[in-house]
Amino acid sequence: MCAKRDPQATRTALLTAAAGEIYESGFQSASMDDILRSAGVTKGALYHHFANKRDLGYAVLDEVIAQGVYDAWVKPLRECVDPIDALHTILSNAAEMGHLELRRGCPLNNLAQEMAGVDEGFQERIAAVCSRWQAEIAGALERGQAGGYVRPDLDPVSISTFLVAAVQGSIGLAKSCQCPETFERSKSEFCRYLESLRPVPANVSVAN
Amino acid sequence: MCAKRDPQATRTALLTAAAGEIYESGFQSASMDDILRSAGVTKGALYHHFANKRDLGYAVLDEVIAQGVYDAWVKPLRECVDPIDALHTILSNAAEMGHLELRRGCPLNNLAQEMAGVDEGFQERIAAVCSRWQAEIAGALERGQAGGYVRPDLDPVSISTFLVAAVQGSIGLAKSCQCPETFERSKSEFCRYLESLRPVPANVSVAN
Amino acid sequence: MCAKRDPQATRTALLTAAAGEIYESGFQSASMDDILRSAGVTKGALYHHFANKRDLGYAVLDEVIAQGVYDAWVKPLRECVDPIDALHTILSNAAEMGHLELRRGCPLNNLAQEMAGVDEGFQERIAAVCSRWQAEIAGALERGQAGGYVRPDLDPVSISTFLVAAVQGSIGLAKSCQCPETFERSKSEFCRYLESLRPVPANVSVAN
Amino acid sequence: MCAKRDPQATRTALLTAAAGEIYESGFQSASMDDILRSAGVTKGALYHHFANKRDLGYAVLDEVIAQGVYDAWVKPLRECVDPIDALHTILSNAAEMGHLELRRGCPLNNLAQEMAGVDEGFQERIAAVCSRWQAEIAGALERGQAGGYVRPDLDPVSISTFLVAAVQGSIGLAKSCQCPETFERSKSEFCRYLESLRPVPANVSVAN
DNA sequence: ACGCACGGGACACCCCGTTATT
DNA sequence: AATAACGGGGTGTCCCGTGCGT
Repeated sequence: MCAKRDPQATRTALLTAAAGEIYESGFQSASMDDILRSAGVTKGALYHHFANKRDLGYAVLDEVIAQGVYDAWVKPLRECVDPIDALHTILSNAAEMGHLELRRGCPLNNLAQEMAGVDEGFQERIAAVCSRWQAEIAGALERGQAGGYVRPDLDPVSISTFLVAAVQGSIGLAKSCQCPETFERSKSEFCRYLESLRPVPANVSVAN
Repeated sequence: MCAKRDPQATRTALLTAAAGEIYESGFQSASMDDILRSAGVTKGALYHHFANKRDLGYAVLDEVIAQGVYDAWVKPLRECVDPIDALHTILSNAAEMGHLELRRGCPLNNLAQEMAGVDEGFQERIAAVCSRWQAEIAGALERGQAGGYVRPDLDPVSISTFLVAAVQGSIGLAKSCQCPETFERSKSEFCRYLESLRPVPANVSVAN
Repeated sequence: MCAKRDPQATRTALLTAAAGEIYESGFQSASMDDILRSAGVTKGALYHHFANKRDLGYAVLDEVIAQGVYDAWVKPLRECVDPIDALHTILSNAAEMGHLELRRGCPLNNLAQEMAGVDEGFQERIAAVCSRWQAEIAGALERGQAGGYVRPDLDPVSISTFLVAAVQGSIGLAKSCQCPETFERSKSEFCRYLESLRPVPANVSVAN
Repeated sequence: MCAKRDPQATRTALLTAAAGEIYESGFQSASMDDILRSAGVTKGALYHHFANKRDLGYAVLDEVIAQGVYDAWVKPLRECVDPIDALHTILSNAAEMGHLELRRGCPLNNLAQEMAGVDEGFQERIAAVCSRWQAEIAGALERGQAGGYVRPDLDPVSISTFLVAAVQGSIGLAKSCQCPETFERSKSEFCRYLESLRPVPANVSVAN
């Protein structure tokens, strides 16, 4: 009926463009004008939807980046039977992404390392995403313990924290070195560590 | 004695101030004027010692940050007998630092995540530091294997890569969450993993 | 009626101020801040209308200086009957300007000598203005030849090129010497040369 | 005896380098640091020989550029018999240079158009060079009139002024257009004009 | 006669945000 | 909901010149 564009479409275009620029250049170095150009809208439109650059960044984190973590980690873990198998799969998928986005690393970790110490709003949102991420892993591990897929004597919460740290560290290190081999080496030891979380058959002496 | 300041002192003051500002705000957001003010020198002095901001950043990385990694990791590992004991100690020291600098994280990792994908010069320098870091750990592990302190069936290179990733990831995650508990949880599982690298006495059943 | 200024007015103010500053100090030495101050606008306004200093310079050349050449040379020549008379008139007008602007010379020539060898964009624009200028003179001379006002055995194109050179040279030399007499002497010989372009009546002995 | 370099050599190196940089970029845009680098000396040496940038520019004008004018114009004219022949030769030589240095034009004219209206010291020096240049031509023309090589009814001073203007204008226009053909066209008409200065054989009606 | 470390102002340009207007 | 014009501070860097020291 009306010639105007769907307002939501503008917002989405802005979020997508902003996420891309932030991923490429970091939040502080991302230029609003570049985002505008990339989204194909003008200043007025942007400042109608977002109060300022920070708010735009928050929205990118809440609506784009958090969603990415959810898609990659939460859903597979919720649907899985054996959490260790699921983690292997997730890691392999991440490895493929790792090859693709080796240069730019993990969007969440990038933003976290840049902004967590600088802006409280970012820090809180990042912490929330990380908490949920860890909680989902811990929950899956607990279910795994109940189902006999995970060693029952270990603390799921500590493991989940260490896992998140190791994942982000592995991607980050691959970015630092810009070489896939580094990620592969890290991943192979990572997998060995994952295997050590499985329960040991009753009739053998354990050597983890 | 002489009215003129030691030229090296000016350079050092600049490096220190720059390292501080970069640590606080990131490289791209660090302001040259702030560095100047913080170092108590003028533009003329700065651009006499460094051609531009990038060169200053390179020098900070090469001369300040790399040195920090060396002091914290290389020296203890070279002098140690049991590398796993040494890694425990290093990690505990890092944990103390973790409490202090929780908000700002690891200078090397900060710079790496910000600049590795943006500037080739930074990337190469960062990769060099990481390589050396891993190589030192791998060397210590090999010596540990020869001395019977480390399981001989494991690959020291993969372990060293994973270790570096896990360390940077743990510090980074603690920064993301801004809470010491996160680091502690990650560290406890990290220590458990470290212990799993020790050789198993042949005559006892192990349950760590 | 409306509180907001006509956008075109801002652009014009910038062009005028820039033309003045460039005329006074040359392009490279003209200060953007001075232009801003002189135009009474802010940086935001300037960089909204022009991408950078070069673009502003191009616009000054295309829209201000070229117009000046057009007004002083093209229009009188198009409307004239006897081109040599017209050239005499134009030269006298230039001489008057010469007294006024003796110190600063010809805006086109200034920019040409400064920028033609340095920036290709300037060079192309300057060449275009000069070409058109010569072409207009050559056209007028051809019409003059057809009408019997100009010796038919001469090449209008070569004459037009030499004329443009001599005009710019005369103004330039007057600027070099900063004395009106120099321009007058050059002009008197210039006029003698112009007269030599007229056809010679067949039945009289000439001694000009 | 002493290890130190000949002081005069440093001065000459500075003058040469400065002349080159000024020719390339203009006086105001020439960078002292570039001159220093090009000459292979340091600031201290420069400011020992010259009080400041202006003084260096004056020296370049007085000792390098004026010399060039002298070599190209004064000497040939002093030694000639027929001044019009000599001017033809000089013009042809300039044409050859014109092809070589088409992009950068005439060093004297460049400096004149840039600085005559801006700095009095430059203006006076430029005026002096131009005056002497004109005077030498006028002198040669007078001798030519005495020797019967030049029409006696013309004013040597006006001609010399117009000649200098036309020469600088022709080189300048060629620089503006960056094409050798422009210079050739201007030169051909210039030569025709020169020929018109020769006395006419007694037994024919004159048509100049 | 010359070298090095430095002082400090100016420069072009970019940046985020606002306002009047439709 | 969206636009164009604009405000004005901050950015890295270049620049000419100085002064101590040899």
